[in-house]
Amino acid sequence: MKNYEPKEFEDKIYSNWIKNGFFKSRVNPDKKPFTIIMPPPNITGRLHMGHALNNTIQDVLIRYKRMKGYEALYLPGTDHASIATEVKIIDKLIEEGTSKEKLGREKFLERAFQWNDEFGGRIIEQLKRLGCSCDWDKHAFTMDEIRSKAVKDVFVKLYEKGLIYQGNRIINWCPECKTALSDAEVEHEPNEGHLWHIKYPLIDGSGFVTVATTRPETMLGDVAVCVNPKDKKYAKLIGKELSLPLTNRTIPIIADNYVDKSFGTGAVKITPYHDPNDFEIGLRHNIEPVCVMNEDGTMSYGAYSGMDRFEARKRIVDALKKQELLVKTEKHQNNVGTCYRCQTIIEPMISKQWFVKMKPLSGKAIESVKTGETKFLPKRFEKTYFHWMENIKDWCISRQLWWGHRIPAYHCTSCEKMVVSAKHIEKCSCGGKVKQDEDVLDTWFSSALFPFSTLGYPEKTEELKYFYPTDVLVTGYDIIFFWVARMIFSSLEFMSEVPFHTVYINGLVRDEHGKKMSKSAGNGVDPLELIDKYGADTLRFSLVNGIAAGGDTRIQYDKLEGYRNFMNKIVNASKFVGMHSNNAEKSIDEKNLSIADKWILTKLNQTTLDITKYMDKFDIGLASSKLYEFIWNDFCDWYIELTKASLNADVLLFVFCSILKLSHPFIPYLTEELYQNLPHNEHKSIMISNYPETKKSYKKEFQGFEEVMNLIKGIRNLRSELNVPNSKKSKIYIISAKGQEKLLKSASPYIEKLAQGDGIEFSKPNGKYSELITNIGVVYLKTDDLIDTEKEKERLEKELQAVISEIKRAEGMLNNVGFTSRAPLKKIEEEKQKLQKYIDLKAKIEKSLKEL
RNA sequence: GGGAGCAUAGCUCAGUUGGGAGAGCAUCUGCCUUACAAGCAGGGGGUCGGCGGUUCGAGCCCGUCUGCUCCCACCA
Repeated sequence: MKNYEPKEFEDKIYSNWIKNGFFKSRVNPDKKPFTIIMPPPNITGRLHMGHALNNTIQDVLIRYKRMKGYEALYLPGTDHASIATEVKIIDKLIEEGTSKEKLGREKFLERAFQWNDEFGGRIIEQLKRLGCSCDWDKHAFTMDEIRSKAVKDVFVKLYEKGLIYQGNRIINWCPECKTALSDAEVEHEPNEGHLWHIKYPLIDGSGFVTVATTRPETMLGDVAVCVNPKDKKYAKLIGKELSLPLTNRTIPIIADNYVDKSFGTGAVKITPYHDPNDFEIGLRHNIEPVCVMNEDGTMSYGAYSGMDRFEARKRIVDALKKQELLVKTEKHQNNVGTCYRCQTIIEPMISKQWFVKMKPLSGKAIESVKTGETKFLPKRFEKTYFHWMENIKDWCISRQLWWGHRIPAYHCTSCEKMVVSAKHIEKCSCGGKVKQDEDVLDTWFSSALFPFSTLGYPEKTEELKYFYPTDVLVTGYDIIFFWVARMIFSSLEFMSEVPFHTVYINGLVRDEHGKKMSKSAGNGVDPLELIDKYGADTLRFSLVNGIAAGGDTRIQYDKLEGYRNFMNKIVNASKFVGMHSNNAEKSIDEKNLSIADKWILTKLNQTTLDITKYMDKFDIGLASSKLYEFIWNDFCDWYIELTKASLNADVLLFVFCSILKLSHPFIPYLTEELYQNLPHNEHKSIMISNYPETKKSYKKEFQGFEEVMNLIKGIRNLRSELNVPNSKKSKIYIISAKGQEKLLKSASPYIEKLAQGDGIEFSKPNGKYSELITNIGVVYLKTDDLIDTEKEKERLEKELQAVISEIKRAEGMLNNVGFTSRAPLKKIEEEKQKLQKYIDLKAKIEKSLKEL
């Protein structure tokens, strides 16, 4: 491979991993488990950037833990996505000139399973290209047999505990999907609407009460007008009756604290059937609701029957205008609820639905996060979680759909009893025939069980015992309510233990301009295209490098190019290492280590330590930046160059192998490809090799060599200032500072090589020269007579000024009594040392200036 | 209405417990140096959004203001 060509090896390597079963996990008492359950993508979907980010993070963690010696399980899955999939299938049926109803329930379900066969696997194939090391044999689908069993089991148990009930309650109704929705499934969008002020005549003819409404069509269902009991304006009217316009009904004026005196007219029309607040008021005042709307969003009352709700709104306003009952129309901004799947404006309606009682479940769920059994990363999302959990209302779980888990409740047609049963039943205990409830469960009901249903619940499997609770859940903040919260309370209820210890919240993937990627904006980027163009490793690296939990990340092409270049850099480093490594694998002989070797080994240790520390905190963004820095700056720019002066092939190979291993979680394909081609591969695959451990460090040599590097940089800088072309080598003269002779001597081959030296002499040159003053010695470069002493003076003068200002800074601090009396001793000592160093430097520079 | 987040180099963003402002990209200069021009070496560039406070010391802590994001919420 001349350059980085990911297409040449990615597919080959992935199928090799599969063939060798490296992704598989088993119950293994000798190892500690580390478990991640993948947030199951919808079977409607294709891989998008969000999935790419989410799964890269998980795969990085899993590969790291696997190399660290854990029994790592990355369990993949897919979600039947009840409503989302059903909407898609219906669209397709319409295209085909048929419909859900024409097909009938059974045939429709066949179609849905077909859909799953066709598209459910697609996203899985796409995840494989990303390099995800999932245990594919354990794939779980929310509608498969085991998961269906878990759903029924949980439903029945909750019902038996009295935590599931059926009731006539006000719910969110989507007239397009024709189903109930939970509160979480309703999105609120600002809407430029109107506030219509309408006069309702008092039946005694003594005047009017004016009400304000944003939905005039609902007035047909009004059952009262409500005012605040403390509102003096209306005090006398409470108890009187009004004639409801456009109908022949009379309605009472009632009083309730709910009404805000200062908003609108202070009088509110009450429509219990079609408004959640009014529903509550209706209950409190014991008034029978009136239904005026059908399930499809058309009206069902009087002359307006069959008319679309928005058409009816116009007609009603017109009619009121004609009757001179419309006082005024104001512009009014409010929020309207829309269906999260089809964006249709929802209608609150009273309906018989199934609910989960939330209060008994939320308490423990709040507690488990409060006590830190489950931690959110970053922590701030715990507030979001608490706020939602503390204000939670009962969860409407029934949906008037066909694609989903059918509710395991059976109504007896003869004795009218209801039986809830995990097993399918045909007959009631009375002998009568039963009919199963027509509705299916909210799609999130089954995903809520995923942490344990994926491991075999309700059976008490060995897997469940070993892998549960899982370790970290990686997901976006958009589904904290939908999913994370519900997994927590479900798991606590059925496993008596939290589902995971850490919730890693990943941010959004934004487009180049920082905009949220969305279907409607059409700014989505296809991860597969990026993989084709840049390679999976490049995409992975650019998604996670530098990210912090909860932080958004952007897709930028120059960034992708930069990381592709990084991959290429690794390829080239590998070529260099390969050129200098023979097949003999040797352990490193400490006696043969040069100062440069000791420097890189120490640096490698520090880097390993840092990366391990970050990885253990799940801070993969910092871990990868550390890695990038080490590979490019320390290994490639310095160490490889240093080996050109003096080579220790064992160290070179060892450090490079360590680099590949450290990089593997982030860059799985390339590291495997290069590892296979090195003579030093002690394992069949880098995947199952051991993650680098820290070894012996050489602190003293390390510090000394850092000074040498500064000296080399100083010479390069000086040469550049003197406009010496890179190709022109020059003799380097050095006068060591006291005690640095040995260091400089041992480092001189490196100095010569890396600073374009033509030999090194430990003396001061005759004739004209330019000099560099460092902590470990003074360097002289001979210059021809063209360099005038004035310029040289200027240069030294500048340096002197810089040193003087440093001295001032340090002295200022040390002369400050506040500092010396309060700052930690260590800090004071540090400053003293710095000051001494600068004073020494100053003296040297001054001496040189004098001599000039 | 409630809550959260962000403002640091031209751009995108890092900055762990307060102790001399960082990276990548872009830009400028010089280099085809035998791993790599998808590269190498060097340079320039910042009152860390404004104001006030705590502290010996603030990008970091507290208050406040301004400007953007986002989430939640039943004001008809």
